[in-house]
Amino acid sequence: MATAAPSPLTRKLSAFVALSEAELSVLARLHGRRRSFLAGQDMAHQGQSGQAAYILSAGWVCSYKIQPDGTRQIVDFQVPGDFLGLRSVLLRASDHSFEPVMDILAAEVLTSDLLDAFTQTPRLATAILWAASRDEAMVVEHLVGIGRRDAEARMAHFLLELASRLALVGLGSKEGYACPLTQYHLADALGLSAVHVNRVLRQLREAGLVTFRDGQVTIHDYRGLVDLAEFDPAYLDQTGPLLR
Amino acid sequence: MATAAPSPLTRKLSAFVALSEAELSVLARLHGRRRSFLAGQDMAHQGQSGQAAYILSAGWVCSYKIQPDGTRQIVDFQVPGDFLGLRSVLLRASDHSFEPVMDILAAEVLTSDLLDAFTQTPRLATAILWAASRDEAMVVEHLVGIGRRDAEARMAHFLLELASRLALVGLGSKEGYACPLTQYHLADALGLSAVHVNRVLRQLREAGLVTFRDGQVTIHDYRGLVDLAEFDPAYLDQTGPLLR
DNA sequence: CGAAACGTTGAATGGTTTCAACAAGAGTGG
DNA sequence: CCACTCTTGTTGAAACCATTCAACGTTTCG
Repeated sequence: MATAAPSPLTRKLSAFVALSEAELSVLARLHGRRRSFLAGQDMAHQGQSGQAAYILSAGWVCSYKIQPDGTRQIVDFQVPGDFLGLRSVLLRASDHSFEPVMDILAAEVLTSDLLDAFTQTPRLATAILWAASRDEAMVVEHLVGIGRRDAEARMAHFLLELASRLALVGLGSKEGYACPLTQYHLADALGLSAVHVNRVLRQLREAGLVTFRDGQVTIHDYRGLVDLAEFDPAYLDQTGPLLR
Repeated sequence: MATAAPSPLTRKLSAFVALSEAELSVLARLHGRRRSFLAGQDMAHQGQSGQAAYILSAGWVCSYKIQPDGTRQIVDFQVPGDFLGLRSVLLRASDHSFEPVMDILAAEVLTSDLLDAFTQTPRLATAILWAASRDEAMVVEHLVGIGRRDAEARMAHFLLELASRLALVGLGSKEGYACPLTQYHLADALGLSAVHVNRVLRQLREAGLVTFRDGQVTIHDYRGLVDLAEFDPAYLDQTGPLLR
């Protein structure tokens, strides 16, 4: 049987752990129940307790929280290779919602399948917990950004983080990447108004740093962006395989 | 042997799980290695990989991240009954630092002890994971607050969250609590300047809602504060025992 | 064609920061 | 004991970053 192209999750975990044949096949089996969701239609509502998690294989999702006054704060974006609702499987009801930014493809993972995989292949468990821990570090970094960076640095940092994450699954590079987000998504993620997002993007463009246009992020001056954002990717922990 | 007063952690977990004698004794054994730390002296530095976690039994700690430009963002505070560095034990090196806000008392927990406790008493494991998950929900709520609430609501929300958390371990009530934080701590936690923190506290005081003074938070109008902050404690998940 | 979603820009407003100065208490050493 | 410093709290004025309101352009889609 011909080997299919590795899933984004496989690519991501392989950067952290050198996976054996057996582990790769367990991972492949986790991708069995494929489902698709439409852009803009919520996958899980605030407070709902579902027992399924998903592995995102194509498309982007955002996880967010709506406030009583109607404003929205996007906590994180999920890109291919990311888990969705992993926490609510292992622990308890998630208290935020998921919305596909575009039509997506995901593999449904039942709690039991996941636990089986964990007991069968402890190294795979380690790798998945690494990914979960990395997700959490990204939320913390997000908090730091909103609390202590001005709009320009915040935007620059955000775009750079996405570049790193996408490069890890082969969907972009230091030169740029495809990005389906609207300026409203950016506003809700960065704690800014959509109007100001527009202005900040213009500043970055006119400074010759990045262009965000037509669903494409083009990085003109990587070094300059890193300096502006004071971007230190240590928290992403993607320096190379840690387990052999 | 006379039963000592329950530790704050025991009080907290008991609100979530009705613990058996055996579970209580495992929990008590986890509190064996007592240590103390001095106010202002870092317990773990950014990027350091330590294999020990702590259970805080007295005093407050803050976990924070320093940026290249010297500004600090406090991610969370730990109060008695909270874990410290639990994540870095189970997963990998934490990437933020811990600093006691005052002199503290903590129990050191080795990875092996924790794993033993988990295998011996699965229900205790569930309870501890509940606490970890709750900590994470608090970080998310913190993110939402900084991103989408103005300074007044942010402060009100923060003070209310602390009231709830402290009440759970018997260190306060809806009327108020002892709070060792300086206005600089509040500023670094809420993403504000210390000067503005001072002004906001004055507004809240003059509106007859709360007084923050001399290490004491006094809530004059609980209902009014909740309304101002749009405080919905659902994310704290302390509605009562879930497991019997 | 009309509506809806997204992007763009200007002007006015306002929340927050910065700078500066001062007050009060705690700890220190002469 | 007193001067001294350090930390924390307090307040005013000016400057600034970001929001809000409003208007308009563009594209997509039914």
